Amino acid sequence: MQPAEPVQSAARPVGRGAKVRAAVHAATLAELLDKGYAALSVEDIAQRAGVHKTTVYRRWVDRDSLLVDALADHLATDLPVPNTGAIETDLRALARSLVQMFTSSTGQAILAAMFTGAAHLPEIAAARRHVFDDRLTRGEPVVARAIERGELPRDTDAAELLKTLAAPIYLRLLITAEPVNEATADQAVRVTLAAARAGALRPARVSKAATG
Amino acid sequence: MQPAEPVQSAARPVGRGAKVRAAVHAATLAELLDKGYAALSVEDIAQRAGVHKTTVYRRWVDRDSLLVDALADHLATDLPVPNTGAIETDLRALARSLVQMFTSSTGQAILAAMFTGAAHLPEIAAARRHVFDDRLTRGEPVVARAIERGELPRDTDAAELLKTLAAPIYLRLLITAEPVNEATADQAVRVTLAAARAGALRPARVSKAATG
Amino acid sequence: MQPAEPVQSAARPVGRGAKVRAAVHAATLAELLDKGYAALSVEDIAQRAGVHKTTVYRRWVDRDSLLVDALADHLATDLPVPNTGAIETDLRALARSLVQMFTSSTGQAILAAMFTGAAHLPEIAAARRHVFDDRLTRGEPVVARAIERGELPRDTDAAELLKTLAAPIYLRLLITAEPVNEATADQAVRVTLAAARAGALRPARVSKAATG
Amino acid sequence: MQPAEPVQSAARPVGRGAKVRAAVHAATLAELLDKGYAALSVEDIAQRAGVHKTTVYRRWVDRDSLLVDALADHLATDLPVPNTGAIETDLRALARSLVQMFTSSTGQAILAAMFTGAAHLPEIAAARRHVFDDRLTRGEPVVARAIERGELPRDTDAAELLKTLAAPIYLRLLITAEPVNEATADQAVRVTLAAARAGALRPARVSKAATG
DNA sequence: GATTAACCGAGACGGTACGTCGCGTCTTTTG
DNA sequence: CAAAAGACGCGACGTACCGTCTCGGTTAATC
Repeated sequence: MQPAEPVQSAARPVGRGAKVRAAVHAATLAELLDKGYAALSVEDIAQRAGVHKTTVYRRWVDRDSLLVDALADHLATDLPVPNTGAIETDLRALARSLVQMFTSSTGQAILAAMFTGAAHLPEIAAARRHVFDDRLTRGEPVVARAIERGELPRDTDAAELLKTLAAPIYLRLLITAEPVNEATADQAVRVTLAAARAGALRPARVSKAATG
Repeated sequence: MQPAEPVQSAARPVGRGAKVRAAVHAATLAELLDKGYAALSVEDIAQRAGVHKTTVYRRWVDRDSLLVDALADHLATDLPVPNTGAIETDLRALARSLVQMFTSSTGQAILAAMFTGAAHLPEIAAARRHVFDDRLTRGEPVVARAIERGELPRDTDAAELLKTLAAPIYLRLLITAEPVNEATADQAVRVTLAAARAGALRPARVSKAATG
Repeated sequence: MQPAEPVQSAARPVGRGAKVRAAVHAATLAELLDKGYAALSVEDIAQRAGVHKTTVYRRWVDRDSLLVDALADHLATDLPVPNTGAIETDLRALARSLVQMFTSSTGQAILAAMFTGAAHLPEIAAARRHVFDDRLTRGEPVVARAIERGELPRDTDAAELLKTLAAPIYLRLLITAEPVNEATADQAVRVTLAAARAGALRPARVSKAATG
Repeated sequence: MQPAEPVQSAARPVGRGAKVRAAVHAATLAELLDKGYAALSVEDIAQRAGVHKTTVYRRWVDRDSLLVDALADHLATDLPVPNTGAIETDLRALARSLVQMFTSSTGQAILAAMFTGAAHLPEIAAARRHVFDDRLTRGEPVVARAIERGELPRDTDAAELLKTLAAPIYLRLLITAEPVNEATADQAVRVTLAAARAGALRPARVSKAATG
C-alpha cells in the first residue's frame, strides 16, 4: 500500500488555460467596447488577446458563446444588500447602483451588447433575466424590513415595487437615450415611494371590473 | 427614411416601381417575423418578394436601410388622443394602446427588430425615439386637461408622468419578458396616478442637496 | 474545349466565365509546376489567376476537382496516327510521341501529378487509363497495317504489342527515374519488334489463364 | 531511413522503446491499408498503436518519415537468387516473385503508398529505386549464368533484360490497372526471352543513325 | 401603335468572416 | 526519464452572405 500523497488530483486547470481564458475575455470586452457587437470578429479578438483564432474555437464553440461567457463572467459580481434603516435611503442605494452599473464605459458596452446586439441569443436573454432577478432577490429584504418598520403598507408587493423602481432607469437607458445619473435614480425612488405609500403596489387585485 | 427615389412625382409614375417597393417591404417584415433580424438575408427577402436581389439593391443601398425603410413605413400610423373626461380612463387608453402595439405578432417582430436586432443603427435609434416622442406629444394634452380639471397638481410634469406610465410596460417587454396585457397597462396607470397625485411627478427640483 | 467566343448567339456563356476558367486552369498548371501537388493551395492558384478564392470555389467544388479538370483540359489533344509505310518507323513515332509528352517541363509536372500526387483520386485514375487507352486505340491500326504488309505475324496482339512498347518508357519515368529520351524510345521499339517477330506477342495461349 | 534514435545498441536497451516502435510501425501499415496515404493521420496511427501522439513525434520527425521508416522496415527482406539451370525458369521465378510482392493486400497498400501517395518524398523515391536496384543486382548472376550456358548472346545487357522483364508488370500495376497474376509474369518472360535471343537487349549502340 | 428609356432578371464576381481540420510544438503531470 | 495528456500556433480548407457589376430582355409612357 502506498501512502496516499496529498492528492491534488481532482481538477487539472493545466495552468495556461486559465490565462488564455482571461485574456480572451478581456479582449472580447475591449473589442466590444471599441467596435460594438455587430463588428466583433473572432480573429480580431484572438489577435488582441495574443492568441490564435483556433485556440478561441477550441474553448468556445461560437463567437456568440464566447461573448455570452465573457459577459456572464463580468456580471458575476454580487453587490451587498443595503440596510440603512430607512426605506428611502435603501432604495436610493439600489437605484444608484443600477445606474452606476450601466454608466461606466464598459457598462455601456455591456448594456448595448445585452440589450441590442446579442439580445437575440437565448443565453443572453437568460442572462438578462438573471441579472434582473438577482437584483429583485437582493431587494426583497429591503422591502420586508420597511414593512416591518411600518414605512410601507403590509401587503406591498416587493417585486412590483422594485420593478417600478428600475423601470424608468431602463426606459431612459434603452429608449429615450436621455442621460442617466443619480438624479434619475433619486426621482425613481420618489415615484416608487409615493406609489407604494398610496397602496398602488399591492398584489394585483383579481377583480375583473377594470374594463373601460 | 425614404428610399433612393422617393416621390419623383410630376415626371413619371414609373409603373412597376411602387409595386416592387410594396412587395419588398412586405417580404421584409414577413422574413423579419419568421427568422428575426440576425438571419435576415437580402436574397431571401428578394425571393419572397418575387424579385431579384439586384432589384432590391437598386432601390435600397443596404440591407439595413431596407429594414429601416420598411419599419418606418409600417409605423407611420398616428392614433387619436384620448379624451374621456377623466385622467384615469385617458391614461388607461394610452397605456393599453401601447400594449396593443407590441403584442400583435408583427408588433413583437418589430419590437425585437427595433430594440434588439437593429438597435445599433442610428436610424433605428432615431425611429425609436421618434415613436416615443410621438406618444409623449400625444399624451401632453391629456395631462393638461387633467390639471385643468383639478385631477392633478398644477405643476405636474407631463413628460415625466407619461414616461412613468410607459416604463413598466417596456420593462416587461424588453427585460423581464413577462406577459404583457391590459392588466399590466392598468397597473401602470394605478402607479402613475398615485405618484402624480402625491406630487412626485413635478419637475425635478434643482437642489443639489440630494444625498442620502 | 473552348466555345468560340465571338459567337455569343444561342447559349449565353456570359463572356467572363470562359476567361476565368482558362486563367484558373493555367494558374493551376503553373502552380503545379512550381510547387507540386502537395503544396497546391487554392488561394495561391486564385491569386495567380488574378481571381478571388471564392470564385474558384464557385466553379469547382474542390481543390482536387479543379486539378482534375485542368489536367483533363490539358490532355485533350489527340495526336495523329502515324502511317509511314513501315512498322518500325510507325512504332518509333508512337514511342517518341510518348516520350515527348512527358519530358517537357509541364509534361513532367503533369506526370508527377497524375502518377504520384493526385493518383489516389478516382477521376485521375480514370484519366490515366483514358490517356493510355487512347494511345492503344490510336496504335491499333498501325499494327493492323503491319500485319497486312506481312511485317508481323498474323495473330499478333496489338494491345499487347503496344503495351510492350510503352512499358519500358513508363518504367524509367516512374520507377528508375533514368533519363528518358529518343534513344529510350528507339530501344523500346527494337525490343518490341524483336518480340513481335518472334511471335511472343500473340494472344495468351492455352489453359484457363486467358486473362488478357 | 532510420528513426531519430536508430540503434543506440550497447548503451541501453531503452525498455519500452522497441515495443513502441514496433506497435507504431504496425499501426502505420494498418492505417495505410485501411485508409490510404492521403487520409493518414498521426493521431489515428498513434491511437491505433495505443500510444500518444507526442510519443510518435518524439521518435519520428514527421508523418512522412514515419511512413518511410515503416515501409523500409517492411521491405527489408531479400529473396534468394534463383538458379534452376535454365534461363527461362530462372526468369519466371524472378517475375513471379515480383508479382507476388505487389498482389498481397499489404503489398497493394505499399505499392499505392510508394508509387502514388508518398511518391513525392525523396526518401520514398530512393526506396523505390533501392528496391528496384536490389532486384537488378539479384538478377544479374542469373543472366551471367545463362550467357555462360550459351542460352543468351554474349553481350546481352543484364540490366536492360531485367527491366524489360519488370516493365510490363509495373505497367499493369500502375497504369492500366489490369489484373496481375502468374500469367502476366510468364508472358513477360516470353517477351523478354524473345527479345534477348534476337539480340535486342545488347548495350545501346551509339550510332545516331536512328532518325525517322 | 411604334419608339425608347427606364427598369428588371440572371448570375458571376471581389471581398470579409465564418467555423473546421490536421500538423507539429510545447508544457505540465504521472509512472 | 519517458510517456500521457492536452493546449497551442499555424496554415489551409470550404462556406455563407454581403454588395457590385455587366449583360440582355421587358415593360410602359410618350410620340
